[in-house]
Amino acid sequence: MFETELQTLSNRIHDILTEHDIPAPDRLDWTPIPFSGTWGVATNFFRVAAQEARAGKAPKGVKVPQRAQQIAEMVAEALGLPQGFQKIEAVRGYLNLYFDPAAYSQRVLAEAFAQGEKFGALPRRGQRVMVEYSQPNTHKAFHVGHLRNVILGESVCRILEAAGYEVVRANYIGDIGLHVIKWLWNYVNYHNGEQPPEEEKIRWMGDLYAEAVKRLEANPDLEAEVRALFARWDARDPEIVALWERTRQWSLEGFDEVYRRLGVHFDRVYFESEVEEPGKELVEEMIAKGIATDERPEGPVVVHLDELLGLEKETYRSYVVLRSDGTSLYATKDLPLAILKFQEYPDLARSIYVIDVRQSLYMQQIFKTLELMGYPWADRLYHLAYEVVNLPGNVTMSSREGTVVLLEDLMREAAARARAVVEEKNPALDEATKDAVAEAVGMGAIKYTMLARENTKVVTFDWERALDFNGVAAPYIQYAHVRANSILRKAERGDIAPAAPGHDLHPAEVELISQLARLPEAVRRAAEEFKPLHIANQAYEIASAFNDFYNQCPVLGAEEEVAAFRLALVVAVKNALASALHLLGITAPERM
RNA sequence: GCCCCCGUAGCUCAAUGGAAAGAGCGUCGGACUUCUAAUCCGAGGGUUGCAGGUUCGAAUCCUGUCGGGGGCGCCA
Repeated sequence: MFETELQTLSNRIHDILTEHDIPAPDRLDWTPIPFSGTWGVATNFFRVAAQEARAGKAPKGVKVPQRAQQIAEMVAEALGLPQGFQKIEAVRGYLNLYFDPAAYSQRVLAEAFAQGEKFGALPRRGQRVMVEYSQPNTHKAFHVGHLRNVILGESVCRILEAAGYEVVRANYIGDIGLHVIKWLWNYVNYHNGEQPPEEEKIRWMGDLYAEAVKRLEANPDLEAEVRALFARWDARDPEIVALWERTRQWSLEGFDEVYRRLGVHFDRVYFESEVEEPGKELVEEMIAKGIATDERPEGPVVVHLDELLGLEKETYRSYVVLRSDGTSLYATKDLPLAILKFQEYPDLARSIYVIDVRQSLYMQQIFKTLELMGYPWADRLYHLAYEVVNLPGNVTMSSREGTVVLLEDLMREAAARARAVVEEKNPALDEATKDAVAEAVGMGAIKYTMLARENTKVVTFDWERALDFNGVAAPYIQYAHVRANSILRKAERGDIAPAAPGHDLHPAEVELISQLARLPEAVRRAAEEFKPLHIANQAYEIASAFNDFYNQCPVLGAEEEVAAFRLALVVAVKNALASALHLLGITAPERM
């Protein structure tokens, strides 16, 4: 938020160091002073001192930390007290600059007022990125294992938007493939003519799939029937196509309901079925170009990447792009899909795939192949890998095994538990509001637990933990938002505006403003690293600082000038929390 | 056999290579005639798996090792 000031300071320090014949670094790193209740920025001179020592220019017998302190003191002296700062000090090799409370608190509040519920957003970049996420399979269950993908993907989209990108949200639905054929086989033979129950479409579709797998495992001879059915699909037998269209629609309707509740929408929905034929043509082209090796009829069509690249060591290995019987695989369809995306959106700065980490090698194979085929945008493809959600005891959620917690069950339970808490905490609310709060709190709790951790860490799903509304969790942040809103509602004033404080700021106020000012940096980092975690952390810090402020600093009861300042601060907090929650895909309720 | 990820308080997790490794949960003890106590305050809890190395400085980077998880030609 204070980039220009810091740049000016950096330049002046650079000049001071040069004047003293000390090697100056290209740039200085500024960090917040890491002590609670303080408000300022810090940099240090350890690197400078070390470099000076290496150059043999350091005073004899002076150790690096000691020298860093000397330099810090010298710089502090030469710098004096810069405009807009209250205090400057050199401590243990660090140069600490404390903000002038009046000037900077007003600045932070003004920013929060100007940006409103987009507080923390960065300037537009004029770049477009595509994020592909969710990728559900029709004719299968939609379970908690799939939830992390949707929640992460949506949050990353919102964060990228806040970081100034234009985002194309893409979904890629697996509406064809062996699993669909197995489902159809089961349906035709054992459930012909049946229809899914209106409220339980996804569950019913998933059950039929698990049943199909079971039947085939019990009697492997039946696989021949499935292969025959796949051949009919391949020949586009009208009867099969009609059945496929009708049944896949049931899944799609179920997905729509899930996305509605999760608050997710897509700009472009791709289907595997639409890239299957282009994929087969592409495979022919790859064979012709010598990129793919046709080992049919004995074997499949293979891309031997390490051989093509002349790599001795196993790196990309080989993968199959087409089955020996000519039917398609994932790879058959992923290659043309990547091409299609850039045909439709040639200006994509990045094409991001939110896909679980187990497919890392596979994704690298796809990207490398496209590079070999000469597509200039191949280096803009990015696999955003995240770890899976397991059940306790390291049980993988699998629709084949039936070891799943269904999304609809989790969402129902979350809302029910949240509803019970609302009833207990705030019985005076009307029924409709209670329902809305329960939905916001229940869904928020689930989303927060999934986002507030490294993408690379496994989530072990646990009912109690996923639906714990206490501590570091969404309801804590939502509650802070509600409290802020409550103060503003009771203030009944239309004249709230950011102003310089006329009083000595309370340490809780300093800490709160300091945390508010860090939100833009959290957005920048979260966007750069594709990590909603940074937003989740900062949202908690702001909420925590606000709760402390709430307990220590009366707003409505304070004398007029103090009240005016604090009301503006409360507005800023409300905006910041609403913004951060939005970036996490979590609803910020007005009451709860 | 090769490759990737994870090991931090009893548990679940944080911590741009930087100041004393922080939260929550759980345990114990406090705070509602005061803007919503879904809150706050206090106490207790650590050789960051282990061993080397790089660095002024390592939970963080490198090497090795142990433990856990995952991936590696016709699943998705």
